[in-house]
Amino acid sequence: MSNIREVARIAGVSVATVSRALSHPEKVSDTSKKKVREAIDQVNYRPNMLARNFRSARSFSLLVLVPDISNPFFALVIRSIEIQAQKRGYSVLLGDTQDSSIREQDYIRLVETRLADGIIQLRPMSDNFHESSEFSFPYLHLCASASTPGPCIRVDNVAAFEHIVEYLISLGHTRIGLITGLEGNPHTRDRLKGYKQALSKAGLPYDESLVAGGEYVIWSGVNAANKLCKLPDPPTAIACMNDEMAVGAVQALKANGLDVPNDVSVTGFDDIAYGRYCDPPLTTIAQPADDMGVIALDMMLRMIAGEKLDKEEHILPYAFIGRQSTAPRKQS
Amino acid sequence: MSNIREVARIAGVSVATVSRALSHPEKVSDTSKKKVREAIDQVNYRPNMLARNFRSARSFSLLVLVPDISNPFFALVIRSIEIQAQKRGYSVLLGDTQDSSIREQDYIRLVETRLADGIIQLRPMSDNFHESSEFSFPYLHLCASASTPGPCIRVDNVAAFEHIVEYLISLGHTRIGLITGLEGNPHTRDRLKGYKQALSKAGLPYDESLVAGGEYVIWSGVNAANKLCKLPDPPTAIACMNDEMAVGAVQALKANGLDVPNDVSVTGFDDIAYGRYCDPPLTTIAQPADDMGVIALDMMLRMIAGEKLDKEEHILPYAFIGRQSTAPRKQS
DNA sequence: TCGAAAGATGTAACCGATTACACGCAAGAG
DNA sequence: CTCTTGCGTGTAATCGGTTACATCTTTCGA
Repeated sequence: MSNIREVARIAGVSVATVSRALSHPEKVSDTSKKKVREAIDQVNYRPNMLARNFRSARSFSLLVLVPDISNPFFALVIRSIEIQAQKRGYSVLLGDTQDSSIREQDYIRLVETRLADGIIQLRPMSDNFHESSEFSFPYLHLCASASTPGPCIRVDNVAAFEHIVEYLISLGHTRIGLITGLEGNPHTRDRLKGYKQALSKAGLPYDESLVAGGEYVIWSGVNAANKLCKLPDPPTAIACMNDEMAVGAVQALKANGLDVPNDVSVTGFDDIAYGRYCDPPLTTIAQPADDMGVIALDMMLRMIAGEKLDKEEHILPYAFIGRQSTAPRKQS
Repeated sequence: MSNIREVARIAGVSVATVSRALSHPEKVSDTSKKKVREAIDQVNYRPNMLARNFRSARSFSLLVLVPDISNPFFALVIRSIEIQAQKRGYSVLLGDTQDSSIREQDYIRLVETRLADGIIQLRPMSDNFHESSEFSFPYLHLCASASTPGPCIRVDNVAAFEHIVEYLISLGHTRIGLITGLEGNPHTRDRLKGYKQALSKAGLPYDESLVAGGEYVIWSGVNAANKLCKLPDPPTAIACMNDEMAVGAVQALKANGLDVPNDVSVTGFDDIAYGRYCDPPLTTIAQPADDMGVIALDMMLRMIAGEKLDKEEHILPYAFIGRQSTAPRKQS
């Protein structure tokens, strides 16, 4: 395999000139550049990036940590990150943590050993995850929560969830069920807070029996909805903390002989593609996945460049999407 | 940042001993290992993997190329690959090609520049993609087709699609629509072949007007189904080349006032999670995503080790999954 | 008791780039 | 004509590991 010395020999210039012709073309005369280019073509030279990265003490890759790649919302965000990273000469290392702090620690080691220049984490900081530790490397939280320390990008989950619950209230619903996500996940906490705020502003009581625990995946929505609709006085609307659980909930309600939205309204969160095509299409909250990637790369590259953005927070706008899974409360 | 020389100094041994203590512990005495361990703890040393990789001329990362990460079936396969890779000390570089050969070429350059040790590509070789070229590096195709040159892992798409169409025929359907994927994609070609074989074995004619072109994404299933159900003599069953298009098709048929499965049966392919929770749940073909990752890593590591597996093909079993989106043909 | 073999350790070359520094040369200022 | 400035180029040190080879010690059989 040819190296820079061979190219230099063939081009009749020094290795420094070859290196500069590739990395700092403006510092090299046109004649030299031409000679270098021809020599490169002749031996089909490709610079060894392992050597370059080693010398420059940078890996030019970013570790993207995600709790579950098969969550379609995360997939959208990752795609955006990946596109932006490639544009700026970075590679994306994928780390699926499966919500395991052991796997997460393993991945963080990648940065300590220089295999990644920084971490973009698509998850709110959970309470039990290295809460108070300070990180000495670029660490950015995407889809974070208000309690996230350090730089983060997020939507206002409290306000967004309050918004969608208020919408249900405006449809006349007074017994509104809630299907939560994983306990300990700050998104869960924020959205729960939004739920409570909406109830309280409307003068409705917070009834714990209307709250069922899920895990942000479809089947947990099924289980939770089954529980809720078997209550003695079941809710007439159910707000779910994400779209996947809402899809599961709709399925479970139908299986129990209930009509969505006429017997029970259901709402989601995230606006994944399937939400638009299920039956009925889901009323939900959309998060700007593409913008998240763009801003994430921007912040990450600034951090890698040495800029300190200790508490920089980007709070992006969310959008309410009304579809057919919600309807005014039936008068019984 | 501490390096191996500093650790050696503090431990009172040579750099070679430190290096061996980490990489070949069996070659070092227990006393030395203990001294090294203590020195490492003392200065919080982490080996610089960029240096190690550079020296060993390996990046210990694999490039996984996927046409679209937000396709839930690919997400499952990637997750499996990622788990297996981590187990064996490899990282996964994610490349979303978006079916663009330019992006694909850019990514292949990552291997030429040593930033990846091999490529696992989750796509059948399209006709227009570097068809005849020989690759000098480990290149493995997953979810490939019969026409893929070089090592690959796949299910028998022809037989699988023939199977599902035969099932529709066994339900009494004689006018069976087909929603295809992207033209030029060998999966599309293979599944079309299976469709034709099933018809021909049953003595049914191949009617081109029953074939509508899609692109393997939801909305294209909507469009195609709209076209099919507006035919003068519409099909009583529609086989879709993947689950996403089937989800879209079901939605479109319902919007046209048709009942699935009583007016029209619909089948998918891949067995994604949403297929089980849509209304009605999809009859489909399951591919063994987890096994694919296991076998892929196995083959890839053998290739990296220098083994030649020019034409090694792993053909994995598929499974027919009968659900409620299919029903016997209504007698009219 | 001696020699060979095995085991532990150290020295230093090496991987392939980047880049600080030195130098030569040409153009422009005084 | 000389001095300065700036551009283009080359030489060689450097990054932090790995490992071939040399050296020294210990063990064990003859």
